[in-house]
Amino acid sequence: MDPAVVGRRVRALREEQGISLSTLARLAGVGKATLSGLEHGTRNPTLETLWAVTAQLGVPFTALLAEPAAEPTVHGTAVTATLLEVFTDTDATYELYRMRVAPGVTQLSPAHAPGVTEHVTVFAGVLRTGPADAPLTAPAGGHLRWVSDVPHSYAAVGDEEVAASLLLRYPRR
Amino acid sequence: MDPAVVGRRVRALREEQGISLSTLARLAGVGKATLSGLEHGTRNPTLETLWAVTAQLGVPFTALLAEPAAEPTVHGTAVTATLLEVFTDTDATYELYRMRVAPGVTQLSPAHAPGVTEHVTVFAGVLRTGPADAPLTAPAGGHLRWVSDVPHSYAAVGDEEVAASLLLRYPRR
DNA sequence: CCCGACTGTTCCGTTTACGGAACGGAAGCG
DNA sequence: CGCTTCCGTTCCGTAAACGGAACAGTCGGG
Repeated sequence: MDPAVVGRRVRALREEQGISLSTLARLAGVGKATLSGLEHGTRNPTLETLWAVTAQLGVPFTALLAEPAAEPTVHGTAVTATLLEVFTDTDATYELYRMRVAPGVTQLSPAHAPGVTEHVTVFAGVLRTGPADAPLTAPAGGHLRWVSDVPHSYAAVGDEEVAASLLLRYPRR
Repeated sequence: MDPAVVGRRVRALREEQGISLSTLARLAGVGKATLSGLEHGTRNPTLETLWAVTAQLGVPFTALLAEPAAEPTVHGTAVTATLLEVFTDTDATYELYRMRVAPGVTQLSPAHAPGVTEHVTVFAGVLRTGPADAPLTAPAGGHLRWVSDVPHSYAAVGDEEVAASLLLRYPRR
């Protein structure tokens, strides 16, 4: 893997918080040269250095290393979904996705097996989704839930891309 | 964090696979001295070294780091949560966790910053959570949401462990 | 036995990541 | 215009992480 990726991640996180390189270096107890080289990917940081920096950023290690590329991703006309986790329980199997819905397009999805339900939590944007003949709308922070054994649709309301988490529940037959 | 913890984890993973230190070092392309020191916690490994070893073990980086996020969320006796993803957009930063709540114990969590909200979707079991003075209850498939700028509690109802996804929303200041 | 092949640890020279200091550049202020 | 105070990068001596080799210990076979 590429240390440059980690570096870019650190720089992005730092700038999100509006902290300067100098202050972050001081707070984390590392040299400015160290942090500079780390962000540029020209150094090969030690565990101790990474730990100090991520701790000061208030970010768990995983935030630096989450690699979506290897994860299975489903692309549709409007929807891009990446599978985060599969969870199996005595009653049902669950699939948790992160979903993005591009604006301006409506995507239709065929019916799933009987009893399958979908649960959506919207992060950003406004999402219209649900049974194709009676979709529901949820703004950022909202939550929707419907039985998806009928054809259903996904669409972003307005021109902002929608980000959401999608939980699919498949009851055990 | 303690490099000795990482070392023990690597050794445990290696022995699980029945691979000797020598062969793992050779396969990963690192020196035996390096791997030996890493497993003993007497060295401060670089990102490159950790990467090579974990890749050869077929283990994601996160497997080495038992305790991902002590920061924004406080986890303790009843709740164990693992961070799945961090998502930042113009209005807020989101953290998506998979959460497990052990039965028989109630865990209290201190108030977060003003405006922080929590969204929970229950996979399995029955969860009672929300503001400590007025918790809500959700069965499998249910969804809860509350503003977490007050102390709040988590508890499993009944004797079944609860599995859920937890979305934390931090509004941008 | 004794040998070969293996285990994991330790020694050691080379490479390099480390922090402190010095650097040029960009604001903000009198 | 100076002067100060930040910013991020570069230079550099030191500390240490690196891989290769040598080490003792263990097992199995001839």
